[in-house]
Amino acid sequence: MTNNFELSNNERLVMDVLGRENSPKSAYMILDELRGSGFRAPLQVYRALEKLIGMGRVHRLESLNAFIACNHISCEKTGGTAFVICNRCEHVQEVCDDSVSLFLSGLAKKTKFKASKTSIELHGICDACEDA
Amino acid sequence: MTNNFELSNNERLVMDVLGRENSPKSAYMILDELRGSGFRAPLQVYRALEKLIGMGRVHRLESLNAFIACNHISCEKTGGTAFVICNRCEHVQEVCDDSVSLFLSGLAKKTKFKASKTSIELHGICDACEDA
DNA sequence: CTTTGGTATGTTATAACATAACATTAAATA
DNA sequence: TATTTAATGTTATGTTATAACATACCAAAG
Ligand SMILES: [Zn+2]
Ligand SMILES: [Zn+2]
Ligand SMILES: [Zn+2]
Ligand SMILES: [Zn+2]
Repeated sequence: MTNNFELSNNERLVMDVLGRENSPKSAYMILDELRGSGFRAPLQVYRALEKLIGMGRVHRLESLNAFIACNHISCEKTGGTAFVICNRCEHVQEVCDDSVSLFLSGLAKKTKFKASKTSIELHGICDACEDA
Repeated sequence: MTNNFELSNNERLVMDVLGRENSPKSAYMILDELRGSGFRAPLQVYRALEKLIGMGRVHRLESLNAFIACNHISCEKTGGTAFVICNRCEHVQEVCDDSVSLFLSGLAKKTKFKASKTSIELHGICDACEDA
C-alpha cells in the first residue's frame, strides 16, 4: 500500500459502490455491481473491504453480514459506534458520541474486560417509516 | 408446541448441548454433537434454536454466528442484553442491567427509533486471561 | 539494467452458515 | 375415525467467507 489515504484500484471501486447510497450491501451484492468493472471473485471484494475497514472508511454490520460506508470524518477516534438500522427502509444511522463511548467503557470496567472490538446494532423502525 | 415451558425432543437435545458449558457453539458444531442422537441435517438444529431463542432460553451472538444458553432467569423482561466475549478463552459474560436498558432507550430516543431487536457485543480479553 | 522483495491482484476450490420446498410422522381434537 | 395441527425428516440449494496457489506490478538495491 502506498499510504493510508490513497486507495488501490479495487479499493476505490468498492468504496465507490458503498459511497453511492447510505445502505448496507453484502459482499456479493458489491461483487455483482462490479462485474462490469472486471471483478470475478468474492476475494477481490473481501480483500478491499478488509483494507477499507482497517482505514475506518467502511463498517461491517455484524447482524446483517453486510458493509456500509462510514458517514463520519472518522469513527476511529471515538470509543465506539452504534448502528441504528431500519428494517423497512434499510437506512442506517451511525451514532458515535460520548454516550456510546461512556457506556462501553463502563461496561468494560464492570466486567473487567479489555475490549478490542465492539458491535452495537439496533433493528426496528425509523421515524420516517413510522410516520408513513 | 405444548406450552412455553416444555421442550420438544429436539429442542431439549439442543438445549442440553448448549447448557453443558458457557461457551458459544455454531449450529454445525451442535449438529455434530447430536449426530449420535440421530440428527442428520442443519434444519433440525436451526428449528430448535429458533424456538429456544423465542423462549429466551438461548441467545444468538451475531458477531460469531453462534449460539449460547441464557444464563439469567430471563433476559426478556429487560431492555436488552450485552455480551462480553473473550477472544482467548471464549468465555461469555452476559450483562442485562439498568445501564444497558438505559443506554438503549436513550439511543432509541435520540435517533427517534423503535427498536425491536438489539445486539451489543464486545470482543477482547477477559480479566482471567489478562492475568494469566 | 536486472534482481529482488513487497504489494496488489487474479483464479479455483472449498469451507462455513442458513433456508426453501416438500414428505412423513405423531399427537391433539372434533 | 376423520381432521387438522405441530413436530420432524430429507434433499437440495442459497448465501457468506476463506484457503491455497498463481500472476502482475513496481520500486529500491546491487
Ligand atoms: Zn463511521
Ligand atoms: Zn425506515
Ligand atoms: Zn440471557
Ligand atoms: Zn478469557
